[in-house]
Amino acid sequence: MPPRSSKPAETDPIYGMRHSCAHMLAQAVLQIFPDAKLGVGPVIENGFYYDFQLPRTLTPEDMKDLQKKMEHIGKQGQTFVRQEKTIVEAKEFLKNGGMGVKTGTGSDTSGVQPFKIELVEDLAAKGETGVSFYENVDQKGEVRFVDLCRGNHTETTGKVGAFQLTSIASAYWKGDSENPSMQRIYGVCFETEAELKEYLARIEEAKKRDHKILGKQLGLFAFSPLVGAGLPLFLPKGARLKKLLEDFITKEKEKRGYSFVCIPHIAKDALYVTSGHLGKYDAMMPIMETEEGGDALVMKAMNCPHHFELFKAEAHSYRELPLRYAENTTVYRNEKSGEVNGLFRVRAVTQDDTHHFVRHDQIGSEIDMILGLTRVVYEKFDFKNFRARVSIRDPKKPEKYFGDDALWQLAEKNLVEGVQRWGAEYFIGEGEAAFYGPKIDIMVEDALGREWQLTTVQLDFTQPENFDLEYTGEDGKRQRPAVLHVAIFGSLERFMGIIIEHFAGAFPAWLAPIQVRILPVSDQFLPYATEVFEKLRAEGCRVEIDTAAETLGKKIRNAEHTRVPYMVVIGEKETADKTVAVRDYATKKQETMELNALLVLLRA
RNA sequence: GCCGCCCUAGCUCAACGGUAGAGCAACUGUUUUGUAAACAGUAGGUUGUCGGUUCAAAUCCGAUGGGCGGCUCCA
Repeated sequence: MPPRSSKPAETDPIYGMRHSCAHMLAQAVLQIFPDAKLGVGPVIENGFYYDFQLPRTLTPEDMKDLQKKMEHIGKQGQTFVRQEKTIVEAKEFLKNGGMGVKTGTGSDTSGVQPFKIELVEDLAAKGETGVSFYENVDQKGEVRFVDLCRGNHTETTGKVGAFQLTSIASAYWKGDSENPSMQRIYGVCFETEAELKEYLARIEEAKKRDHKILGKQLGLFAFSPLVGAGLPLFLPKGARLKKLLEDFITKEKEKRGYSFVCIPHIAKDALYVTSGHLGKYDAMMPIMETEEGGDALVMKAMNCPHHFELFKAEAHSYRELPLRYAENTTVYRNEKSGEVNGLFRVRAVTQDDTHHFVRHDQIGSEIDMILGLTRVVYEKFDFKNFRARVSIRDPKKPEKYFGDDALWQLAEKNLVEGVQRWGAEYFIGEGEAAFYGPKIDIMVEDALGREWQLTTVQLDFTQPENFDLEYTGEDGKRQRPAVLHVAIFGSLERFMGIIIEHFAGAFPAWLAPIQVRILPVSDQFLPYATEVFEKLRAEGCRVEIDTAAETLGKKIRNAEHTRVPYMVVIGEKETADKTVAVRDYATKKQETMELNALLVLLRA
């Protein structure tokens, strides 16, 4: 779950609180495991973590115990005292159990701290001559714990606000899988108990909205071990939801002059040699069985090369541009097993992909059109806050990128100016560019305040060269177009996962797989209920009827669980008056109306 | 891919070395129901899979598939 990346500044008081919590956690861990080897314990968004190498795996009981010990350390009100040491002193200190916890009865030590020594050596290599430590001194003046630390702490352990250990995970030392694996303990920390409670409630709410659970409850999709990980199977309601999304975006694009095309899902590997993808990303492109002497075929992991070949199939005039080849189509990527996650990360990714072939003088206006479209789309889904990241080259690693420098500079300038005209908040992501060009990614905030990357707009001067794309200019000469790779939803699967959680499964009527459920009070009223059902269906409404021999109360309960936007109750009164009693899921209010009035509601 | 945890009926869970069980859902019958659960019955499992330990394995061990939390990666 990508949270809005807003790690607090070091000068922020909450930074000191979270950092102090990390030290208290380390002290608590050393009380249980005197031989623990300590890694790093930084401040993160919402809290802190600390990495340890321990003699055994931590259990949930350990977490409770550690939480209690931390609370006890808090009550002791230990003072944080800064100490400066030279590199040599620091290493000596860390070799001799200097960090150890004094229990008051003896001189327990934490032994040698190899990871901390490595950190000191890294600092020395950077030219530091000294490092700082923070001691925890209790009220009797005893040093209970010492940690290598750059600082910013609370005055005492009693002033760290409200904290809660949340989870245990594993992480590699310095994030490198060649390095030893450590156990990471996560915690959250806020200034007040109320903020902590609110945060934990939000996490609880997010769990309830988990699209994997809702997807099962609402009958949207399923996974099969036999089909494979990361390969969702869409049930009728999920398939309908997916189609509604595709139809919506297709219609919006057609209104803006996009041309829809259609390509096969496999291609010769030579296609990806030309595009430059094969050498760089072939691990992601499963190669199919080939016949003797035949061509090697690969599943497509992106659509651009196919669309480029489509562009080349015809001669193009400058008058035709911008030409926008759009398609909702699936690409196949061999994501690592540990990466697949519900609909958020799948191996068969349906994209609402578009390749815009534009003249260089049209880049700005095309970006304006695309960003304008994104705004319409986000508003339709009730996403209120969004911001853009402009991803440019890492200036230190020019070899990572194809294409000449002048074109890159032009491309980066075009994108920055585009988001400036768009007017929403934006920031620059250095080193985040694709190998063929810079891009704009747009992040939206959902109903729970979580941020998700959706739309991507990638400007590309490189691939048109590789594929020798051209059009005839006004002057009759051959010109090279630029290409914009754009997906508004990005991955349809991922977008479905996001909106399932955003709406908590209660979709607006225009998007709901089933819009209306008809509930006859008893089967006496089936004839009129069936008449209403058939009329609504004939009008194109997505409607179902509950003919079960159950009480109305039970039918309403069942309908509530499906989160259908409207229930229509039909009994004696409605049959006599030829009306429908419409119960609104969102308001739980009921209103009796003519059938036509219901149709108006559904088309709103 | 790596580290850790998890996998029992369609779903949610129990049993935790000694005969696999409940609720919901499904099905059958009775009830004909007016705003969040009518009543009774029936059926449903080689405990993800394979192998091992044991007189005996859902339970212990190993492998494998899938899931979850992280790490790493993300054209």
